[in-house]
Amino acid sequence: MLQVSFLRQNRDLAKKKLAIKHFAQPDLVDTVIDLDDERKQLQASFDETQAKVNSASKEIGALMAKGDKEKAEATKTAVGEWKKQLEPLKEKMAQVEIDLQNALVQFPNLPHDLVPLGKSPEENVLVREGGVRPKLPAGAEAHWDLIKKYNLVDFETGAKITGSGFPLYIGKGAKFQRALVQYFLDFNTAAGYTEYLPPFMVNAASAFATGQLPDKEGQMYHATEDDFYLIPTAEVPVTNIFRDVVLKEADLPLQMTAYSPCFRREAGSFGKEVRGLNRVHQFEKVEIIQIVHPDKSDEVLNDMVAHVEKLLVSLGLPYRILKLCGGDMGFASAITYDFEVYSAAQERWLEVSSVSNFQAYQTYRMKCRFKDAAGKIQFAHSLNGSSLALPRIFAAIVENYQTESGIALPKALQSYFGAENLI
RNA sequence: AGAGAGGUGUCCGAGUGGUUUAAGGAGCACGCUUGGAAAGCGUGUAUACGGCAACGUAUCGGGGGUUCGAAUCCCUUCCUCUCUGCCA
Repeated sequence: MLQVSFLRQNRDLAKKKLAIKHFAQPDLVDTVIDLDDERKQLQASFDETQAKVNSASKEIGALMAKGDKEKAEATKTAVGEWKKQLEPLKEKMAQVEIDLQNALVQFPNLPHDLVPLGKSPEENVLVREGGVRPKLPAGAEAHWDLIKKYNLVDFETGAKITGSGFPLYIGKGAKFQRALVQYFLDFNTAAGYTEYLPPFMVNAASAFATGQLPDKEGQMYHATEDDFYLIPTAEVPVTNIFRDVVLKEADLPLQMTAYSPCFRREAGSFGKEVRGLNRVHQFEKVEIIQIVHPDKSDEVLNDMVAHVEKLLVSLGLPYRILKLCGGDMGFASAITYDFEVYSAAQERWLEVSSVSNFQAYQTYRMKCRFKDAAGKIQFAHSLNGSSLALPRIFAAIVENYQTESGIALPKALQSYFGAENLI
């Protein structure tokens, strides 16, 4: 959520930056400031009257103690009059506050200065490419054929148990998932991240804080009986650890990592793009999250990008890093780098990680603050990234490491899997 | 799921309708004292909104109500603990 005070002081800049994100209603900036003016005015007159009521009430207490009933009664009448004035003010103020809130939540985060212009994924900027594309054996297959051939994942039975997009991992496929999770978590904790295992369902307040609600309600599974949401990413529960918290400056940076299954309803895509493990409703992911001093978030974003890159390099997969353009970025993000690995058999790039700096967009929404050296309260910055999303890594390894007789494994994973080859 | 007890400041904890402007204690910070430390003494120690400021307003888990006045009374909801039940 954007801060009104910021919009007030940077009206034109805000509009300019919203345009980079292709935000359709720049005039909403003016609406918000007008509503805030109205709120201030209402509060001033409300406070003034309420102050009179409070001091008169105290007086009544003193008069009663003295036994001056007559004067006490007279004061009561006066207070009654003021309270009548208060009623409509209170109602109006509540309405203005709701209107203001409803307007504010519509703003996406403003893009960082480094964000390139552009509308669609084609306009994302290639930062760098790494790794080597493997020479596949003749008759190389895509992962959806390989997992069938070697009985690693059974989509049909998953669909029978639940529905389409809920894969059932079997035997070595299941063990391989476990090995990946374990490896990613160890890799992250070795870099200083603290491991968490969070709840996989969250309440509405948490979903609001990280920006899933109110707009993206349809993308989450909702357990209506208890009003809980299945998490679309561990970012939601883990970032919410620090909702309504005032930290000490010395606590920063906070570095967290968490494994969780992720649940996404994501309606809308068809065909080859969603085949096999490319897009599913339930998948596993290991996430990294940081809460940092606002002066440090640019630097930390680079650290996180370097961290994920190192992890990909250790898996020996061909990858590229993209800086997302304004039109392709997420709602809450100020700047995002996407990681893609090359699927040799599908001959296309698969997104496996997305690392973003949210600056104060989430922390303002969830009131995550810290007290600086001067004793002033400031909003922290939050960042997160996947490290890594499993299904597409699974797919990429299966495809890129296929041999004539089976599937090999990156060195880093062999001890975790307990064998030199997957098959 | 049933019955009961609770939720107060950074922490512990008092407070059952009106000088509570939330007692008292601990912790922390600063100062005094000291050769240095401890002890002692003093001062300070929540957040949000409005205001140049003085200050005002709100907040005792959340929401609503009664009252001139609510931490305190009523309703509702969430959470924690104990016992019982069920359960991996």
